[in-house]
Amino acid sequence: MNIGDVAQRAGLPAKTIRYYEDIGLITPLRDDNGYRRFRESDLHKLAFLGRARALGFTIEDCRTLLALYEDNTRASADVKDLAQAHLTKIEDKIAQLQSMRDTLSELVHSCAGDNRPDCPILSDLATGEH
Amino acid sequence: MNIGDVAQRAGLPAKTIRYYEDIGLITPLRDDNGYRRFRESDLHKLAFLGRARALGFTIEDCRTLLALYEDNTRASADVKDLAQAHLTKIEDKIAQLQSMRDTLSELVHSCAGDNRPDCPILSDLATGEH
DNA sequence: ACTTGACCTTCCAGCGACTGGAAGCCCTAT
DNA sequence: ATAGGGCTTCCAGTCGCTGGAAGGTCAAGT
Repeated sequence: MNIGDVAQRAGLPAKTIRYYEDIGLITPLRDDNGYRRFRESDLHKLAFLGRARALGFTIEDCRTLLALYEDNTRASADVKDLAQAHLTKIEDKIAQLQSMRDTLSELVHSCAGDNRPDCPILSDLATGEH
Repeated sequence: MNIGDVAQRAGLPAKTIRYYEDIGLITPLRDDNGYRRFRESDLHKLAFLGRARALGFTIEDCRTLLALYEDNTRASADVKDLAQAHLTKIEDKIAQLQSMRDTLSELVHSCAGDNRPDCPILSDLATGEH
């Protein structure tokens, strides 16, 4: 398979796949013409990476997850710990965004949104008080 | 005021304040020795920026918000539209993170987390199926 | 045989919003 | 005179790509 096929099948841009090779996540073979030649195992890894990235794992997490995946002597606890740590980070991020949303939502609702200059949003930003 | 004082009072790192000058958000004066000299109005702007950034507005949004703040002929609708658009982005982001969280949470709970290698988290990443 | 166009290659730069660090000047206190 | 702290500029790095330039390769059509 060439990079275009793999990109299609893995659902990742070709640029991303080249980047993943650059940083050592995959090591496809090369044809005589210099084109990358991907094995099924490469495609499999890329799909794995795509799903892990879609769950928000960092590239370094993905590297670790791939290593664990390929290590038949792994302890599932190691995977779980990694995932749990990531889950906690996501939950923190959600809480932070929800706090922003609550404040913003309040401000937006309190603003008339007309032609006049008076604006509680700007007042709040200016003074930190409502 | 020197940069250290302003950093303390605005609750922003000195580095960030220099960066804000670089990109033209503020233009403090200079003393003969080359040190930045901040007026009250600079401090006020920095506090404004700090609050806007804390609500997740981008730097370019902040630039626009500052301009609106200083324009006494603004229409509050312009501010509201900007804030509403930002609010929508935050809500999208929250939804995306919640989706990740739900999937991850399920996976984490289904993993024994012991010494054995069997791991539903890795199985899911490998196959995309549960 | 030649050309077109799609595909592939590498390399370099840029995104956003800082952050760290190096090298060096300035000011105050001892 | 020296030590320290604060200030300056400039450059590089963060994260995970993404865009674009310049050029090689291949298969199909004329």
